[in-house]
Amino acid sequence: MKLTEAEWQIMNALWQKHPATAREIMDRLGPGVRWAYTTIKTMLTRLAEKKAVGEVKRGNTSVYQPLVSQRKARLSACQSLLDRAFDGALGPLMHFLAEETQLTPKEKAQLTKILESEARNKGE
Amino acid sequence: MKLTEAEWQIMNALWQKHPATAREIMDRLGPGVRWAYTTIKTMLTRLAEKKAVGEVKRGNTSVYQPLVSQRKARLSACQSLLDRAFDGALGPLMHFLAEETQLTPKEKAQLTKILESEARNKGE
DNA sequence: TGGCGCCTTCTACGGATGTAGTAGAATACT
DNA sequence: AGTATTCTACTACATCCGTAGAAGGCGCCA
Repeated sequence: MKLTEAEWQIMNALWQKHPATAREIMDRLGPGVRWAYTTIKTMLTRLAEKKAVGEVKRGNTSVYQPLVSQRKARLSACQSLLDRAFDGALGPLMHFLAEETQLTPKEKAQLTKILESEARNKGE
Repeated sequence: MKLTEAEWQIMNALWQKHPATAREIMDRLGPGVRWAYTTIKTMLTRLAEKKAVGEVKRGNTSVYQPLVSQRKARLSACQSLLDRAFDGALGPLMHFLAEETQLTPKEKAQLTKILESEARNKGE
């Protein structure tokens, strides 16, 4: 499930709380996003065609809800980044991120913990 | 510097070894990528317009070379993923990757080391 | 009952992308 | 020199993406 830039905006708003109407989604979009109402409807229609959201009528009004979980969408986005930019190799990506960015100490601690617990789960 | 899917293919081939001609790039593209020679030229021309690659004529033939480093392109790709899918927060992305994927023990060890040494560099 | 406001569907349109054909110039083979 | 190959520049074109207007329908209230 590949989402475009604009579609992520919509989905992010929808994941926040759902089901939701187009108007609710509109209100949730950040101040940087000033789309006409019909723009949002167009997006939602396209997302519905793609089966990324479900659309149900309540009276005259459509109510939407995600059919793709945020987790799945994120996975697929990460996968895509991995494939194009890191030759599909996760290690180098993590490496890159860890090296190139500044994690807060807290984040580092968390990560370390995850790495440890993962190892334990898998019995390594 | 935003690269499209297809442009990444070209750039990856070019970063591998440069400068390079269109034909060399063509030969380097993986077996999954079967583009006409002119397609590659088109890409290269567009990349040159975007200043992502430089083009110099040697005789009749253009020789290309990256103007954007792989590192910069990767950074920008990561940033973009971060913004759309993780609300710009690096911590959660790392978290997600660490949780959702299976790193090899070796990768984990490496990562742990990076995290530690980073901490030390910054004197934390 | 006529307008106001909100909803919907349909249609549009410019720019980006993926993909490549054509024609003519340059080079190379024989 | 004549032909085959290879390159380049230009053009094409379908599809996708971002963005939205237009037109028509429904409920509500003065």
